[in-house]
Amino acid sequence: MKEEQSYTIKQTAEQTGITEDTIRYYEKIALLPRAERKENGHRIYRKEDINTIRLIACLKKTGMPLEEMRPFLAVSADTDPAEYPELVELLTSHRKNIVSQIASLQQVVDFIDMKLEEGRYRRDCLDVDLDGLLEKRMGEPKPKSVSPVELSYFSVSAKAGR
Amino acid sequence: MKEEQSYTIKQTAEQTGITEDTIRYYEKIALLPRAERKENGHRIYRKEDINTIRLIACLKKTGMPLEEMRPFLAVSADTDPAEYPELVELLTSHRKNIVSQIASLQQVVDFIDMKLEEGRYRRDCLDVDLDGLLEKRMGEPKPKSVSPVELSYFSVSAKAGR
DNA sequence: CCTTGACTTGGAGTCGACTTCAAGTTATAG
DNA sequence: CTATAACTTGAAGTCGACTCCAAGTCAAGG
Repeated sequence: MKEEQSYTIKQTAEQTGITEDTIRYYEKIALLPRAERKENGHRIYRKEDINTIRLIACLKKTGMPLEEMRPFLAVSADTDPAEYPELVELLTSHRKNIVSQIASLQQVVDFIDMKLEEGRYRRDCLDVDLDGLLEKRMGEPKPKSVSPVELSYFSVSAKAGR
Repeated sequence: MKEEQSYTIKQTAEQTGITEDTIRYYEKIALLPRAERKENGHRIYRKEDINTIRLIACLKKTGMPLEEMRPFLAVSADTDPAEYPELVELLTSHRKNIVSQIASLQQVVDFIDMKLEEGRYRRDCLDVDLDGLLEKRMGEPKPKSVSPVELSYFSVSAKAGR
C-alpha cells in the first residue's frame, strides 16, 4: 500500500468543481467534517473527502438543499443504511423524488424536441425526414421520447390565438 | 365553441401548485404577462395562462433560474422558434443541460439503489433474490441501471476505514 | 350599516447559498 | 529582507426567490 495521497484545498476545488470558498463554507456549516490540517494550519484532503464533495455536487445538481444532504453524507461516509430504518425510508423517499424529477426533466426535453421539430417542420415543410435530421442535430439517439404525461400544456399556447 | 373559461388567482394557484403570492410575484417581475383584470381589478386567468404557469413550474423543477426561463416562455407563448436562430441554439443548449442533469439524477438513483441493496445484502446475506426484492420495494421496473459514469466515489467511503 | 372574504397594491423582510472582505500566518523565490 | 502566493479566520455583504405585511377596494350576507 502507498501512503494516502493528499490534496490542498485548491487542488480539491479543481477536482470537484466546487470553489475553495464554498468548500470552506461547507465545512463551516458542518456539511463537511472539519478537514485535517497540516502544521501550518492548511487544510488537507484525501480521495475520500473529494468523493464526499463530489457527492455533494451531485446532490446539488438534483436540487437538494444542503440541509437535506446531511443524512446522505452520513450514509456515504460510514453508516450501513439498513441499520437505520428511518434512513432507509429517507433514501427510498428521495429516490421517488428523483425519479419524478427525471420525469419532469424528460418532459422538458420532449417539449424542446417538440418545439424544435415543429420549427423544422414548418421550415422545410415537405421533403426532409424529420427524425433523421433531429438525431443528427442533437447527437442523441432518442429511442422513444414523448412521455405519456400531460405534455398538452406545452404546445397549446403556441397555436391558441392570443 | 364555448366562451373561454376563466379562473381566479386562487383557483389558478390550486391548479398549478404555485401560491397566489408567487404568481403575483412572477407577474411583478414580468415573468408572466400582466394578467387581465375584471372590472373590480381582480386578475383572471385562462387555461392558456395556467399552462404557462405549469411550464414555469416544470422548468423550476429542472433547477432553471427564473431569468433563464424568459426565452422559453416566449417560445411557448407564440414565437416560432425556428425563426430565431439564437432561440434554437438556446433550446438545444438547454436540452444538453437537461440531458446531463438526468444523468446526474440517474447517478443518484443508482447510488441509492446501491446503498439499499448493500444493506439488504448484508442483512439477509444468503438466500433472497436481490433484484426481485428491490423491484418490489421500489415499484419501479428498473430495466438496466448503474450508469457507466464514475459511480466509484459513491460507495468507496463506505468501506474505506476512517 | 357592519362584517367577512377574496382580492388589490407597494414595499419590506426572510432564507438559503454563497461570495467577498479585511487582517493575519507561513513558505518559497529573488 | 521583502514580496508574492497560498493559505487561514470571522464577519459582513449579495443575490435569487420568495413570503409577509399593511392598507385599501369591492360584493354579498346578516
